[in-house]
Amino acid sequence: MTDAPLIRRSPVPPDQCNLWKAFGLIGDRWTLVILRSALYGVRRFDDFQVELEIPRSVLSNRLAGLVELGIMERREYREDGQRARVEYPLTDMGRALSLPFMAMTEWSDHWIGKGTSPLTLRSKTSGQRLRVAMVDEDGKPARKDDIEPVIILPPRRPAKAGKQEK
Amino acid sequence: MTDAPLIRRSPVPPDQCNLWKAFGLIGDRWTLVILRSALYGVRRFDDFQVELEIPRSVLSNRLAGLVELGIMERREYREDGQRARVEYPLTDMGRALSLPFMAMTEWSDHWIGKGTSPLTLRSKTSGQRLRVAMVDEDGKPARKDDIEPVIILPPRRPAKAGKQEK
DNA sequence: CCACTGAGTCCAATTATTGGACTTAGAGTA
DNA sequence: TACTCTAAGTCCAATAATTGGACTCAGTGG
Repeated sequence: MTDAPLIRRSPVPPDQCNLWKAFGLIGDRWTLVILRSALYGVRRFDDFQVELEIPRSVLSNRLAGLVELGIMERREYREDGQRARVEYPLTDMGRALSLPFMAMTEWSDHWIGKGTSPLTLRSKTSGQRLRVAMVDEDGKPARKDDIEPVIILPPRRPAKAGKQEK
Repeated sequence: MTDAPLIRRSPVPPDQCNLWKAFGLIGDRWTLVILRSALYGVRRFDDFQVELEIPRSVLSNRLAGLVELGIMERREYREDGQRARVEYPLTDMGRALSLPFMAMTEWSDHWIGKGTSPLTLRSKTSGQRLRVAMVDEDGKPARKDDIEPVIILPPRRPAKAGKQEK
C-alpha cells in the first residue's frame, strides 16, 4: 500500500483481499464508532447507546454482528447483590484492532484535528511518546522510500464455465 | 487505545475525538474500498466502477466527497493524441492513509484470512519483511505491556444556556 | 456520419436508518 | 403484595440511502 503509478486494476483483486472482506464486515460508521468506544473500555448496551446516540435497534444489530464475527463476546455477569447484566467485552480479535485504530487516530489527529491529540500512548518505563510505524524484523523503523510492496496471489484456477462465488 | 477496565463513558468524548470525526467522513463501506483501490494506484472513474462493482451514482458521490475533504484531487489530464480524461489521484492526506490501511491489512490477514497475506511490504535494501508496530521516539518497538494511554482534553467551557453545535 | 469510450446523471424499486414507544425481568422499597 | 426502577432489548411508521439500469454528453477515430 504505497504511492503508486496509474493502475487499471488493483494487484490484489477484491475477492482475494482480506482488507476488502474486513471492510465488508466492520466498515460502517456505527460499527466503527462502537469499536472505538469498546477499545476505551465501554461494554454495556445502554452505555454505548447514550455515548454514541445510536438508535437502539441499530446498536442491537451491530452488537449481534460483532459477536457473530468473534470480535466481541456477549456475557452475562453479576455484581454482588445486583441482578444479572449483559456486557460486551472485546475478544482477542477485537483487542487486536487497537493497532489499526491507533494508526487511524494518528492520521485523524494530524489531518483532521490539525495536530490536536486528545489520546496519545507512551511507554510506562521510559515515558517516551509512542507512535505507529513500519518496522523490519529487527524492530528497526523503515524509511518511507525504502518500502516496496510484495504481492503473492494464490494461483487462480482456470475458471470453468459458470460463475465463481462472488 | 489499550485493553481497558469497564468504563461507562469514553475518556475522549465523541465530539472531541478526531477518530470519531474521521469515521464520520470516510467510515463507510464504499469510501473505504475506494480508498483501498486508490492506494493501489487506481485513479479513473470507470476503473473504480468496474473493479468495485459500485453503482455509478454512488461512486460519483463518494469521489466528490473525497475531493472536498482533500483526500483526493480531481484532475484533467491528456495522454498524447487522446482527448482529456479525468483522474482522481490521492493527495498527501490520502497517501497518509497507507499506514492505517496497512495496519488494518495485517489485522484482516491474521483474523479473517487466517494468515494468508496477499500483500506484504518489505525493505528494498535489506529485503526484510516489514510490519506495523508501536515505536518510541528512538524508533524502538514498545512491548505490549509497556504501553499506557495519556488523555489530554482541552478544558471544557462552562456550557452556557442553549445547546452546543452537535 | 457513425460508433466508441469515459465520465458522469437520472430514476424507480428496494433496503436501511431513525426516533420513539413499548416490553420484559429481576431487585429494592413500602 | 404492589410499585418502581433499571438494563436490555423489540417493534413500528416515516425518512433517507442504495441499487441497477438506462440515458446523456463530448471528443476521437474510421
